[in-house]
Amino acid sequence: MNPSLYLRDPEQSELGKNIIKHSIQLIHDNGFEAFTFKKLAESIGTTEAGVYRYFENKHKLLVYIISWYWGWIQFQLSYQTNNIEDPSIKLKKVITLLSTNVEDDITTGHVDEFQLHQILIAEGSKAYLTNHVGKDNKQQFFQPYKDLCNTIGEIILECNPKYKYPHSLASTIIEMAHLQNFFMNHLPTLTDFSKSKDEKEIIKYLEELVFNTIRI
Amino acid sequence: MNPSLYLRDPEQSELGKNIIKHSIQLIHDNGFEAFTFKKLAESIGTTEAGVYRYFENKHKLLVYIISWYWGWIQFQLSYQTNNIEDPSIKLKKVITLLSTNVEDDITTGHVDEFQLHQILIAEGSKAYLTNHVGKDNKQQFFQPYKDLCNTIGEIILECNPKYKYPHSLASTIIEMAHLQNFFMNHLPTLTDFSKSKDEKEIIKYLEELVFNTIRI
DNA sequence: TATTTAAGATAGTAATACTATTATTTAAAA
DNA sequence: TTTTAAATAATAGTATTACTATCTTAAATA
Repeated sequence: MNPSLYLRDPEQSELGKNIIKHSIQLIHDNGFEAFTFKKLAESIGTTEAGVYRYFENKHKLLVYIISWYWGWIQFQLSYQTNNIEDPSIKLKKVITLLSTNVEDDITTGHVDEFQLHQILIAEGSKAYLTNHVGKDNKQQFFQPYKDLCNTIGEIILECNPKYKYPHSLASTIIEMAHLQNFFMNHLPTLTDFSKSKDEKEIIKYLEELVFNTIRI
Repeated sequence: MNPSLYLRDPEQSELGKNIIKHSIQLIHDNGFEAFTFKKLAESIGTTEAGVYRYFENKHKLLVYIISWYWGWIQFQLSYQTNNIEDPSIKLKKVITLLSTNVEDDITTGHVDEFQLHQILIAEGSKAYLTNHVGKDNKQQFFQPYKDLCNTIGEIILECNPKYKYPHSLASTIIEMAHLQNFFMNHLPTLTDFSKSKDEKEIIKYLEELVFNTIRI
C-alpha cells in the first residue's frame, strides 16, 4: 500500500483495522457522500480526532480501500490464472472475476470483499473524478489500478499481439463490468439485462464485445 | 426539461439564465465538489438565497445542466443523421459526436457547449452515482440520457437486427467516449492514446469495438 | 524507572448547505 | 392609474462538515 495514502498504517493496530472495517460498512450502506469521519468514529467507538490520526481526509481513505481492492483482485487474478496457458481462457477469467459479486474472503478479517465490490461499482470512479486527479496521480495513488490494467493488457496481447488498444480495452472491461452492473440494478433501461438481473448476462455481453474486437 | 429539477424555470428570467451560465463556468473550472451556491451567487452578483429560489440543491442543478446537454446532443444527432440512410454511417456519426469536443453553439447564448462537454467527461457519472439514484430515477431525472440510449440502440439494431445488447452497447459507447477521453488526459497509461492525445484515436478504438461486436 | 508513543477527551473554527424574514423593486391585473 | 402580486435583494441564523489544537491518560519500549 502507498504510504502517502495514510498518516499511520491502519494494518498495524486494532483501531486502524476498525477504521477500515467500519469505513467499508458505512460507505457500502450509505454511500460516500453521506460518509463522515464523525459517523465513522461513532460507529467504531472512538473520536473524530482518532480517525484523523490515520487518514488526512475521507478521500484518501476511499482511495486506500479502493487500492486495497485492486491489489486483492490482482492477487486473485494471478492465483486463478496460475496454471492456465490459453490466454483467451485467462481473459475470460478476468471478465468473470471483475463482473462477479465476490464472496467474502474470510482470511482478511477486517475487510468484507463483497461489500468492497459493491463500493467499487457505486463509488469507484469517484477516486479519480476529482479536480486534484493530477496531483493524486503524481503521488502514485492509482498504481494498483494501473498495474491491473497492464496485467489485463498483457493478456489481451497474448490473445492477439497485433491488437492496437490493449490498455483502453482493459480499462473498458474493468469500468464496464462495474457500470453495467450498476445500470442493471438502478437504471435498467440502459442495459439489456433488466429482466434477469443476472451477472452472467454481463459476462456474456463483455465476452462478445472483447473477443470480437481482438480477433480482427 | 423535467420541472421537478427546478423550483423556478431558469430559462424564464435573466437571473435564471445567469445561474446556468455561471454554474457551467464554475463547475468546469473548479469541479463539482468545489462548487457551492455561495460562490455561484458571488460570481453572478446575487445572493445565495437568490439561487435557492431556482434550485433546491446543487445536485439538482448538476442534473439539470446534464439533462440539457443530453437534449442538445439528441437534437444534434437527429440533425446530423437526418438524411443518412446507411445505419452504420449513422452509428459512426454517433461515436464521433460523443467523442469530439464540440464547439460552442452560439445560438444558445447562456450555455457554452464546449465547457458542458468537458463537465460531462469529468462529472457526468456523478449525476447517477448517488445513494438516491432510485428516487431520482422515479422522478424521471435521467430520461434524456435514456432517450439518447434508446435512439442509439435503435441505430445499432438497424445495423444488425439480431444483436442482443443494443442498450448496453449504447451506454458503453456513451460512457467510454467520455471515460477514455478523461483517462487520455489525466491517467494516460490506462489508454493507448497517451502519445497523440488525439480524440480521433478514441473514435477509431470505439468504431473497431462497436462494429466488430455487432457484425457477428 | 524513564520515556516515547498511541489513544481518548474536549474544544474550537471556517466553510457548507441550507431556512427564514423583511424590505424593495417590477410588472401585471383591476 | 392604482392595486396587488410576484420576483428579487439584503440580512440573519442554524446544523453539519471538515478539519486543527491541546491536554490527559494508558501502554509499550529502552
